[in-house]
Amino acid sequence: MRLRYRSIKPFCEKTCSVNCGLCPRLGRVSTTNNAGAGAAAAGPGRRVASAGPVSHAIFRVARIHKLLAGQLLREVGLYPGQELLMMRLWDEGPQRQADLAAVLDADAPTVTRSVRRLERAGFVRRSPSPTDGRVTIIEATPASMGLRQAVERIWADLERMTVADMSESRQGDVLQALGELERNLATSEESRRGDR
Amino acid sequence: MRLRYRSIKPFCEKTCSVNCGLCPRLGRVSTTNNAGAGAAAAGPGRRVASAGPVSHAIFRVARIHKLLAGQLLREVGLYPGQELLMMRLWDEGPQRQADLAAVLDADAPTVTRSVRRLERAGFVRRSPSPTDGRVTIIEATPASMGLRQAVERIWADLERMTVADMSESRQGDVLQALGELERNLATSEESRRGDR
DNA sequence: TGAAGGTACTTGTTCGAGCAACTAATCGAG
DNA sequence: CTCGATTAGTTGCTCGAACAAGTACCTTCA
Repeated sequence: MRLRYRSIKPFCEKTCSVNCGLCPRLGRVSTTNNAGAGAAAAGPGRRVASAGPVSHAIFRVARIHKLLAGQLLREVGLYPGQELLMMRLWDEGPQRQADLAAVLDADAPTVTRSVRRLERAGFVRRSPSPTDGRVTIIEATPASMGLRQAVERIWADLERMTVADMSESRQGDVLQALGELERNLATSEESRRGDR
Repeated sequence: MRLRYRSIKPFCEKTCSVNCGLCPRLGRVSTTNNAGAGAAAAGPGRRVASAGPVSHAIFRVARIHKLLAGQLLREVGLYPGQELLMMRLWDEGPQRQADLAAVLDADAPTVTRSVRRLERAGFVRRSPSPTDGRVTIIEATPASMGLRQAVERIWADLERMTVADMSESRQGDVLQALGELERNLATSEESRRGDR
């Protein structure tokens, strides 16, 4: 890299070993496919990023999905994940916090905190179980019912964005693929749980 | 619910309106498919959770995938997401922090913090650009090279868990499905970005 | 009956992620 | 040359998520 005189704008003659900010920016393309596409185009072997195409794809889908969910839910004052908990309470009624955690497959500290925050927001109520001193019953408050329709609409919107103009049978294909991935991953997760 | 006398164990005669902890626990099954399966079995309409089967499936796949990634990466002292940043530096060499953020499609505060943490761990080095007073160059340290092989192995393991015994062509199907989802979501995300 | 094992929830801690707001440096039009 | 617009990075803040550890309550078994 050789800088030109100060009287004209400095530029980098060719790609230097440091991305000085002046080199032609081959890596500056900001499409979401870039990491994957770059990896695919980069030739074999040398690129760590070429490992795990399915994992990369999962990561990218999950990221944008959650980003969109976050933006939609923000309009009604919820964070991603909170709506799943509320949905469960709306659909199934009051239940033990531990059951909630089990069904959501979330860890207990996370549920404790999430419930507390929703309680503070007035959307859930906590009460001790009448029969077991360890147990807390969680229920959706009347105030949260106003949220229910909004959350329904938001999830419908999110689903529409997700499947876009896929045919019904294509959606079925996609669901099947995701189901297989989930089964594979769940199997691994369960055997690792045994190892611990 | 009617409790029995104290001299014998109290039980709940039938499912009461509060999950008191004694009722037959129909919702207590803790398989990861429960939310989806329950929703499918629950009949139409009344369940918020029946909305968005693809979104639910994405959420579940992403959750376990990230959980597994987290456990594997933890063995080498990294958090999920950090390895993607390191991969990028290993593969592409030193670069501007803003380029890193663009390529990872991460927001700048997240990258700032992640880089700082990796710097503290000795895995990256930050230096000012020689030509632009705003720019910080990020590079992988020699110390991080010891990590590279471990991360490669971890991602290979993760991918193996993810695809399990799927045939090559089935993997291609899955990648195609994920690619479509990503395109749909990215399209929505980009048009929302224009709205803001 | 009492001890051991198990369950429910909480607290501590770290992280990535998103959005808002801010400061400093650079760019480009007038 | 000036100044408004844009870019780069940082700080503030909230959240879910994971793992570790702790306390209190319940169940089982000798």
